[in-house]
This record gives sequence, structure tokens and C-alpha cells, in this order.
Amino acid sequence: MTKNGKPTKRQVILEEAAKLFKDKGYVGTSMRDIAGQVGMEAASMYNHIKSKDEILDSICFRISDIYIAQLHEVEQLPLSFGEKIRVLIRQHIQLMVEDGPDVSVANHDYKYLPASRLTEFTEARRRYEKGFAALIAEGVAAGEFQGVNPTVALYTILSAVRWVELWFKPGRSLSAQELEDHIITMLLKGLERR
Amino acid sequence: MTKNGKPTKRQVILEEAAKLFKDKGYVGTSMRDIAGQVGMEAASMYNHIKSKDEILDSICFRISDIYIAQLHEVEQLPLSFGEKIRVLIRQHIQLMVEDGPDVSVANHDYKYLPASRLTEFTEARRRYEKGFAALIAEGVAAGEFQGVNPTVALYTILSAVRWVELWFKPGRSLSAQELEDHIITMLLKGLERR
DNA sequence: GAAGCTAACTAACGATTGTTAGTAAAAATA
DNA sequence: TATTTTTACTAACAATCGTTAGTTAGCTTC
Repeated sequence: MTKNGKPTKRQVILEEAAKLFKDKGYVGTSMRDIAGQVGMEAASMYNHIKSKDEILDSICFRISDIYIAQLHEVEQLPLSFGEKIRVLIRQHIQLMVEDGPDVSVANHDYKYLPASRLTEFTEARRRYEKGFAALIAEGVAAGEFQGVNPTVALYTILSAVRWVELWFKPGRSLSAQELEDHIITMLLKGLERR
Repeated sequence: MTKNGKPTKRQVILEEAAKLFKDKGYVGTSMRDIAGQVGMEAASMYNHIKSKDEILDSICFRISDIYIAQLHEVEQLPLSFGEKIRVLIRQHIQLMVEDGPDVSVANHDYKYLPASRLTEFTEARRRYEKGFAALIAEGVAAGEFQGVNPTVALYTILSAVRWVELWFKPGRSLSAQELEDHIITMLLKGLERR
């Protein structure tokens, strides 16, 4: 947003592009598709963006920056490991609900980033996962969690929150808040009653 | 395989296509890419397949048929609901490990199926999910499971097994068998110790 | 009001896409 | 061995791709 609250043309392009990338994939979306949604000719968009690659880059790194920042916040909170994991899960779901298309693109189409940026993105994600896994491993060491493999736990959690992007339509019988609660129950307490 | 154990050219094409689709996506993979892997010219492949669409169709429906058949088997087994879910989770992981590229394509690139086949595929998946969710709901009703929303439980489980395709490299510190055990612990018993 | 800048347009580029036509060699069948 | 079928090839097609060039209208700034 600019000062007056009206989004920049660039922002409109990024937003419409993300929606299309989510539905049809990065390669399956043409610059003319995006232009059609924005309401201009494909060539005109080059007054606002450098290339199609740059659109993808912008989306992917905006999301990965948010993830990393959120992790660092949580790491410094005075909470038990279980509570930290809960906060992270809630953050994931909230970002997904608020910024669905962008998160979706960062999750699926990042692989179309040009080589050098791809390794940068992959390393950022690896750092995030390492930090997340460390919280799990510490929770296991502290006896707070079961003796499950931290890597498996990590990816089970990350994948579980990822489906939200694919299936969740807010307000349809389940609010975002309830969704968070149920997913947290599933992941922290498990399906089986005891 | 044919009788003599040597795979048909068609099967080679489908297999190489699936590997490429998994890595670069359906749209990001050209017929010339596939031909290069198979070891022939792109035009020559049309002696064995009808179109690029048909390759995708073949892969997607082979996998969805397997899923549906496996579900029907499990439904008729004399097991508790918890045990049925465990079997389904193991089946998912095993199919993923054995048939990784095809499962990956059926999970991600199905959306590029031509319209009529797409609705057919989507309906097959909906039926599968409905059957799976019913097992969960019955388990909840029987008091075997926690009072978690069956839809949330369903997608949490399906997504959790889906990451296997993305991250699991067999033999790297974790066997397929151990992987199954840990995922099942995560999903059925939860991360937190009690 | 003149000058400069921004943002839109049309037209076109070279490259790549899936696919077809036509042909020749190889394999299978008689 | 003669005939038919299968499978590979080269060449080319129309369409679409991301992007650039050149131009023009409208806005901002002196």
C-alpha cells in the first residue's frame, strides 16, 4: 500500500500473479494471463516489473522472510517447547489464511526460481527447518515430547499445516480459530484417545 | 512388464515422463525433454502414446485406482478403527516409496488433466476421502478416537504422508519401516508425552 | 506553457511448444 | 522369401511464449 491506501500497480500485478500461479502453476501462467487479470497489455507490465522471474522471486522471498522472522520471535519467547510449537503452528495457519496464494506459490513454484536465487531460497528454508527441528529435539531431550524422530515430527507438522492452503475455505462450517485448535490437537495429542 | 520381463517402450516413456513431471512439473516438461530421457526423438514417441495429455492421464488414474482398491480392502478387514487407519497410512507410505514419481504427479499435476477427465479424477479422490473420513468418524463415534473434526484429521493424515514424497530418501539414516512407525506415532499418539 | 517523466499501447522478435506428414529401416508374419 | 506392420527418423506446421522497440497520451514540474 502507498500512503493513500491504494495499492501500487506493481502490487496488483504481484497479487494477481500469485492467484494465477496458485491455480495454474508458474509455467502454466503466461504474462498475458496476468495482464488480463490486471487489466492491461502484457507489454505494459514491464513498466512495473523487470521480468516474470522477478515476480516469482518477489513472492517467494517475501514469504520466506516472514517465516524466518516469526521463527526468531518464537525462539525468544519464555514458553515451554510444546507452547512454542503451538505458536508456530498457529502462525503458519494464519499466514496461510491471510496470504494463501503467496504461501502456495512459495511452497510449490519456488523450484522455478533461477539457479542462484533457488539455492538462496533453499538455504533459507533449510535454516528455518533446522531451527524448528531444534525446538522439537530440545523438547524431546527435556522429556516434554515423545521419543519420535525430530525430522519426522518436523515434516509431519509442516505438511499438516500445508493442506490448509489446499482445502480450507474459511467460514465453511469451521472458523480459522477452530481449525488451528483441531490441527494442534491432532499433532500434539494425536488421533487416538487414551 | 511384458512376458519376458522387459518393459514396453510405452512404459519407459510413462516412467521417464513421471520423473520429469515430478521435478519440473507437467507444463515445465516438454515432449522433447521426455524423448531425450527415453532416447528417441519427440515425434517417435507418438508411435507409443496418443498425446502428452494421455501420459498424464495414464499416470494419474493408475495411482487413483490403486488408492481406491486399497481403501476397499481395508474397509473389509476385521480390525479396530485405529488399526485400519494404521494400515492405510502404511499403504500410503509404501506406495510413495515404491512409486514416488507417479504419486507425486497424481498429487500435483492432476490439475492439468483436460476438463472432463479432471472432474472424473476429482470425484474419485472425493470418494476416497469420503471413505477415509468415514472410518475416522466411526472411530470417534465408537470412542476410540478423540473428538477431533474428522475432516481436519483426514487432511492432516493425508498431508503428513504426502511429505514423504518431498523429503524422504530411503536408507538415509531412516528405513521405510522406521519412517512408517514414526509417522504413525506422531499421528495416532501425538507429539506430546502424557 | 514548455520540458520531462510515467505508463499505457501496438507490433513484432526469436525461441519453444505439441503435434502431424512423409519416409525409410527393421521386425514380425505369411 | 515376400508381405505387412511396427517403429524410428527428419522436417515442418501453427500457436504461444517472454520480452523489446517504438510510439503516444497524460501527468508533473519548472
